[in-house]
Amino acid sequence: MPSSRRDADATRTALVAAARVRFGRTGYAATTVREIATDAGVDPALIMRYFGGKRGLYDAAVQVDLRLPDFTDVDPDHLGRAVVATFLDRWDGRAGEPLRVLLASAGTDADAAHRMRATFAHQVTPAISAVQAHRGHTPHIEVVVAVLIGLATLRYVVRVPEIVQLTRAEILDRFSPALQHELTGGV
Amino acid sequence: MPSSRRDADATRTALVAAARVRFGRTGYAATTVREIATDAGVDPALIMRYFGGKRGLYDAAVQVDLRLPDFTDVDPDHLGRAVVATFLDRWDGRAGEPLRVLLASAGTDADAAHRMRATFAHQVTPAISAVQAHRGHTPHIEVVVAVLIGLATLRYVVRVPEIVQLTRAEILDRFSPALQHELTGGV
DNA sequence: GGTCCGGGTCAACGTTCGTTGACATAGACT
DNA sequence: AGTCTATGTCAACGAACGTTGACCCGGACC
Repeated sequence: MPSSRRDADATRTALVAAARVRFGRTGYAATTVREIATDAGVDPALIMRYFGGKRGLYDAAVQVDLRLPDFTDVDPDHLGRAVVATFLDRWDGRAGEPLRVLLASAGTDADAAHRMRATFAHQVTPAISAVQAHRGHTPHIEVVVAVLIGLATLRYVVRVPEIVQLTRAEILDRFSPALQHELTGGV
Repeated sequence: MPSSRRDADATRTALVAAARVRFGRTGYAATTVREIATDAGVDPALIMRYFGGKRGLYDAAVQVDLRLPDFTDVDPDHLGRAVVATFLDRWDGRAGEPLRVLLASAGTDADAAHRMRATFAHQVTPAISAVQAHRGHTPHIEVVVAVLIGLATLRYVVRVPEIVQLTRAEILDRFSPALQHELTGGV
């Protein structure tokens, strides 16, 4: 059991949490280690001690494991809805903040873009590809991924009011049919 | 006719061009006025003279007028393809660089996100909304916009190799059916 | 050819950044 | 109680940033 007043683990956790908020809001370059340390109620020098520097903290802040399910198990008639539901779960769950950091800074940071590509290649694309070629219909993975990334960009990055205001149920109702059609050719 | 060796207009143009490349690649905060000036072959102080400062140059770099056509004229059976084609025209044409700057920095710059929302509200959404309610089918604008923004994010910001490599014709073939289905309910 | 001015140069400024290293202290152990 | 180590504090550093103001100069005009 760690002590309460001096706790390295708690400090690390507080720094990563504060970093995710700041990096997700203003990106890598425009965020200062002083801001993050102040938010975490901690001295800036501790970022060097525990993460080696600003980059190390950023690396820790964008660690994300999507743990996507196996969509081959899902009833083909509800595939679109299942994919959208899983997508929303990830963005609104524990993985949401690192994902926001990643997508927000992908445009201004080559390393973030690289991580994003790696996430697609190793996690997203394989999960979607598993449902290929159903009833003679071949879905285009690019289109499926585009819909999801577009939704994430509009809702979590650009924050278009009309799309931010949508409830989870409304998103499911509007986006699932399009994905269902693309994935299986049906409605 | 402006002189050749000392030409304020040419200097302004060169600065804006260089700024669009840099801002589009590394965003606002991580880009320095010294880099831009060097790229343009010009003294950094001229940015202050002609644009009032870094922000002024950024403002000039993101000025974009999409001049979207009236989609109500288009044959409903080819609406999806027309929308995608127009979209590609804009991104690969004159408006492409300012659009890239805007989308790339939307995640890290509140002002860029604001401009993006304004562009949607005043240009994109009205153009798409014009084709509402066809043959009893009501399209969801959010889905249409999500597909297009997702495609732009993947191709021009994150630069996923599989999507960057696609030719214009391939993109049209793969994305048009999805939009056609969403817009008119047909194939 | 002398004057004038738009256009361009240059060195320096005050700030703020990430980072460093010397120092303080709380709590566990002997 | 005294010691040791993990943890936290603090002042300061050098570098790089955006910006400024004083200074040049080419060429149009009289």
